[in-house]
Amino acid sequence: MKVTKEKAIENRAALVHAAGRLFRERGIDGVGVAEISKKAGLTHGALYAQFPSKEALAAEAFASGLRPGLKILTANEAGLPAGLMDFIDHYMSFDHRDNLAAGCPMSASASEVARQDKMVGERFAEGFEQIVALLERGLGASPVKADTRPRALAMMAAMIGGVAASRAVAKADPKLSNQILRAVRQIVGEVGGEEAQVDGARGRARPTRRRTN
Amino acid sequence: MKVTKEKAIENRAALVHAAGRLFRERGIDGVGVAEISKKAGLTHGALYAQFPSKEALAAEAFASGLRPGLKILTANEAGLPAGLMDFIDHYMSFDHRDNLAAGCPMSASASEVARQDKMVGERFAEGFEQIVALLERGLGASPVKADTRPRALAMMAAMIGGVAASRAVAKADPKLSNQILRAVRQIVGEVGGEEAQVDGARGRARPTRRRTN
DNA sequence: TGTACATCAGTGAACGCGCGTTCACTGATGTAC
DNA sequence: TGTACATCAGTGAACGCGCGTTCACTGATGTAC
Repeated sequence: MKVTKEKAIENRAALVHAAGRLFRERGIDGVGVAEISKKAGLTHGALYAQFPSKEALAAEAFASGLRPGLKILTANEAGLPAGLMDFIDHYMSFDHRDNLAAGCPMSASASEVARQDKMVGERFAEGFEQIVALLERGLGASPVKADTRPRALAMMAAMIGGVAASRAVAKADPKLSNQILRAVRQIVGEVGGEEAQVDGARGRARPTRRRTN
Repeated sequence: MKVTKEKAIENRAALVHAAGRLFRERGIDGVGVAEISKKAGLTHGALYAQFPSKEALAAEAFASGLRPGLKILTANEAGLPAGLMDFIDHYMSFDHRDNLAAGCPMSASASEVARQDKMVGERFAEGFEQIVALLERGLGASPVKADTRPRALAMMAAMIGGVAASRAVAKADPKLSNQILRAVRQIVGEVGGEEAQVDGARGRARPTRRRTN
């Protein structure tokens, strides 16, 4: 049966939301269209009325899942690199590691994206570039101003790899999992210009922050 | 029909080899036991004579795929951190990004491992710990000696994430893919104690090396 | 405002296909005598 | 060394199952008059 235009838009959003959470939790190839549709309160036929393929849904779910992270980085526009350090703390938190479904799709699907059809890779590239651009802005406002782009790129790569590795070893070696998270947060923070270097050469960007982990 | 003991051992090795290459190229969930067996010149029944399950094969293939990387790090025992910088150069090379099948299983399957049954995660944790321990040894021999473990952990996480991200964007944005690879190699090299820092504070560990990318 | 009807979001059966695993069987190997 | 036979790596048919996608159909929505 037909449905109001608003309800159709709601249903589409529900599909994207459910798909995003399930894809992050169990992988894009690990979840079927039937389960996604069911979680969104629909049948798989409705999914194909809204999206031409599972791939298209995956691409939209991926882009949608990046928005919360972008929000953290843009939230206090004025206060960069404050937003930058907030972002690092969130990204490398135990919460983020343990809550796949609500987390960053880049760390959740890092190694899977290269195997997906091209739409998902395109959304990954756009999102990665957007976040790195914001990190660069944050770095530009810190005392060490050289090499901002390579540093921003390496910071993001380290955080993606850190969360993915931390999750990979979480069941087998929880202690190692915690160590990875803390180490990446510390070193990425230093590369980002925060905290004194071991040799004392780097300046401090801002007052000490509470460390939550 | 039965087969000589040596032939059976060869066949087992062929299964592990084929499985490793296919799993890295297309993901553990992306390849079936039929294809693996065929590539090893056997039927799937033979696979189940050698391994109790696909999971067990995946775990052994994962551990086996880590050996070449460990070899690079242990090759010139005397010359650490020379082996360390060789390792970074190999790991962050275009070759490694473009040759999934022969590459490191950690970057090939980073985000998938958390979703596999426990045996694969155990092999990941062991391999990660082994490599990090070797990186620590390399760092201990460099001029900057503090914080070796967090630095080793962060370096490995950055390389895994860097290669995974570089592959994820390779088709959609090849320029960005190259940038990620180079940036991670540069920054990880600096964290590893090589190359002058932007602010000139860090010492050099050894003479300039040819950069291949 | 009231009526007629085209639209199209959503339903659910059906499609062909590949998945991991089991199992009765084969037949060369390798051991016991 | 020669013979009898237990072993067990490897074969291939069969299992139940879930996959992504298609399609004829439904029926409330929303528009044309």
